Amino acid sequence: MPEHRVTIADVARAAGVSQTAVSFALNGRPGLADATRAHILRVAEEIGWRPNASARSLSTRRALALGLVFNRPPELFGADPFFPSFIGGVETVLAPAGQSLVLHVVRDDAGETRAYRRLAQEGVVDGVFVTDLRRDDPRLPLLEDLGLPAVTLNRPESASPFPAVCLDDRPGITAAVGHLAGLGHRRIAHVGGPGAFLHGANRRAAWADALTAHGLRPDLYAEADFTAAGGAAATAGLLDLAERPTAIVYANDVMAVAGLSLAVQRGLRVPEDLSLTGFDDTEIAAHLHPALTTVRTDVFGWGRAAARSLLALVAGSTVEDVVLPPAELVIRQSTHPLPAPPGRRAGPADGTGRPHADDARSETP
Amino acid sequence: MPEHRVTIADVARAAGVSQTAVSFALNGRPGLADATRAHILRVAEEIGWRPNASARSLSTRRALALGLVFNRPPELFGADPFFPSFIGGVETVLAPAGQSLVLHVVRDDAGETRAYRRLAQEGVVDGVFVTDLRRDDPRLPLLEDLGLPAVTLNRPESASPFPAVCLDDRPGITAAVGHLAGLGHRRIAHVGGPGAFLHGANRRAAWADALTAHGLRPDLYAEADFTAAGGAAATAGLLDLAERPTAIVYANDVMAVAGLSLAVQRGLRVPEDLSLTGFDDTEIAAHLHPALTTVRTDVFGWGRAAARSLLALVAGSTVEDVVLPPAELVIRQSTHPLPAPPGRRAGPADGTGRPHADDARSETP
DNA sequence: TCCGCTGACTAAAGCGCTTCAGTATCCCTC
DNA sequence: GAGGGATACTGAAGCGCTTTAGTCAGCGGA
Repeated sequence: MPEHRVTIADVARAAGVSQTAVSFALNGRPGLADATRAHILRVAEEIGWRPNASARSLSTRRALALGLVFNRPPELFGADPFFPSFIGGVETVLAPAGQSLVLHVVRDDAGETRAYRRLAQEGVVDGVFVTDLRRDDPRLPLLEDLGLPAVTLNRPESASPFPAVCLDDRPGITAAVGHLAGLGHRRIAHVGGPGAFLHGANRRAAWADALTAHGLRPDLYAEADFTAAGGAAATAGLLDLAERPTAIVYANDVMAVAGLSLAVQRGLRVPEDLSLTGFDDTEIAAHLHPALTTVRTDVFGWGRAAARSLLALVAGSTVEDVVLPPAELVIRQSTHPLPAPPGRRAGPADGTGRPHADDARSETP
Repeated sequence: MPEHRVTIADVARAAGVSQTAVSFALNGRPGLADATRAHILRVAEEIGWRPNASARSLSTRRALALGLVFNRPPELFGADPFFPSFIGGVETVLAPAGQSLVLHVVRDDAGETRAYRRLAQEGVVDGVFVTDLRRDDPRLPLLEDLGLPAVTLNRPESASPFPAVCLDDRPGITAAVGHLAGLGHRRIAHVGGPGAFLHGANRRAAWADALTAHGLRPDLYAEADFTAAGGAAATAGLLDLAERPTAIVYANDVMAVAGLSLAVQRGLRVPEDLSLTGFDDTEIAAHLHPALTTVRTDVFGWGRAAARSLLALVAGSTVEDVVLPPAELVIRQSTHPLPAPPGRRAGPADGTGRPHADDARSETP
């Protein structure tokens, strides 16, 4: 058991060659006889040599690490299925490439700026993933200024110098609205995420466009914040309307679950009285009662693709935008045909009525 | 705008002193006149010097980073509230300390071993957090062998050379059982996590002990895997019993939600016919219908404490175990007194009946 | 007057790796 | 049989920082 770290010099000595030769052998550079190369590798293996990350970084001026900065209020953190799945996908390509993922969690924009500055200026990472794009995202000029390579998740509105990895949310929302409209719904509301986030805004726009395309007015909108509390409050607002929606399209599953619970608590039957759709297809969605119709995106694959792009970018390749298969609708039991209007206008079915006794509730899932 | 990176040599030149003086000034070492020190710092600031992480690491033989390896099946990832909260807490102490968090996500034990080896042998991190302790955890001997400092979350069963940061789950479970017993329940089941995990085993043991303390037999146990699917299946098994439980204590919220949904789907009223408790106090718990009685742990604080301990440990201090306030019960609406037994024995209230018409369902939360 | 000491500062080595600029050898060509 | 390339390899500088082993001036004491 060697006392000190085994270095390249040790390998060189043991193999009877120069450090350069060892370095070449270990990095698969040309210019060595095959026999020499094999011998060096064997010796390195034998005496237990392992690369030293900081030394290599110092020499190559590459951190051999990529960064991810999450700027979200802490309470949004636990509930969000995006973050872990994305990281899982990223890791599947980083690990084999011998790269590390450096994570920073910040709670405000100032902390975010500080984090990016540090990562860039201290050379902690070679590039970063930019998730949760916002309108006029301040990070893009910042990163450009810092000269830090980046890939964005989806394309920002304004011109961006960074390659994007795109997964279009909108077809999922469009399909959800189409599905509901096909079931006869005309009062289809949307509970959205913060409009400052591009995906919040996109989902809302997709909902509005789809309604318009079906000849409906996109006027039943409530903005929330992706939290259960926010989803519940927004839902309450919509259900309090004189003419409440008969269907609600949520921008994520958490809000949909909160909305579902609230509706049931108010005595509405879901889906008979109110149809709901979520977004994310979290694992619990399929196990709710009723099982949640929702929109699925391949977040894991998104992470994988983003990591591949960023790795290529920091390696100096020119990287094209990548477009992944769009979000798709998963139909379960939380959506239901609108009952044929038996004088629907004045019916007591809106608002806060008590439960309508049993009924079908059907669905053997 | 300097073309190359601003180094300590640049600062030395600009300030008219040696590199050593600059290094001493920047690191607050004694042996410099106050005026010189101030001057150097001013110059460094002016010309925009920033430390280079790899150079510093190479010199100090410290990575200035801590590691976290998550070994979980991907599907467990999105649903688990632990991971993001914990990281959030860790970051609150790492960021001010100028340290980074290196994250690895692996899907099996082989990948896990590989990850730890790399982190240790390549000097990527100075220490690691060990979460999700298992029985006879293979990571402890591995880390000891690698000489990698670590802190464990909770104390392992066997002797461990690493300091622990402890947050006791059990009082939460004990309180949940006590609460249910106080409501008259005698058939209190438990849906646990994988027994291979220490926290799974601990929660089960706490449940069993509490039942015994109340003079009840801990025989209604179903092991699951913390997923919604697993929770639903385990619940189905319990509800299929000839004498089904009247209350179920779940080892996490996700399984509790799945169990709740399954029970409702089977026509049981929750909490009138079946009381449920969760674990984690995820944000959605308070917004379910009925709102979920659950157990809260300060995971964020756990991360903070663990980070502090690990930082002290890698700095060479001797670190004592830290004991945090234990988990506590949060009583909401999913638990309900057991109706006075009207010949409870043969009642038709068990199993798969259809809904019992409306009823109270009460609760204005 | 000289010694020894302290406080303030510096020169240079070293961390482990990459890489530039060679050198030596061999082989082929005309 | 000298010139010209490949091919195979080496020496040493350098990445940006820390740290050891100094140097040097100034000063108090004998």
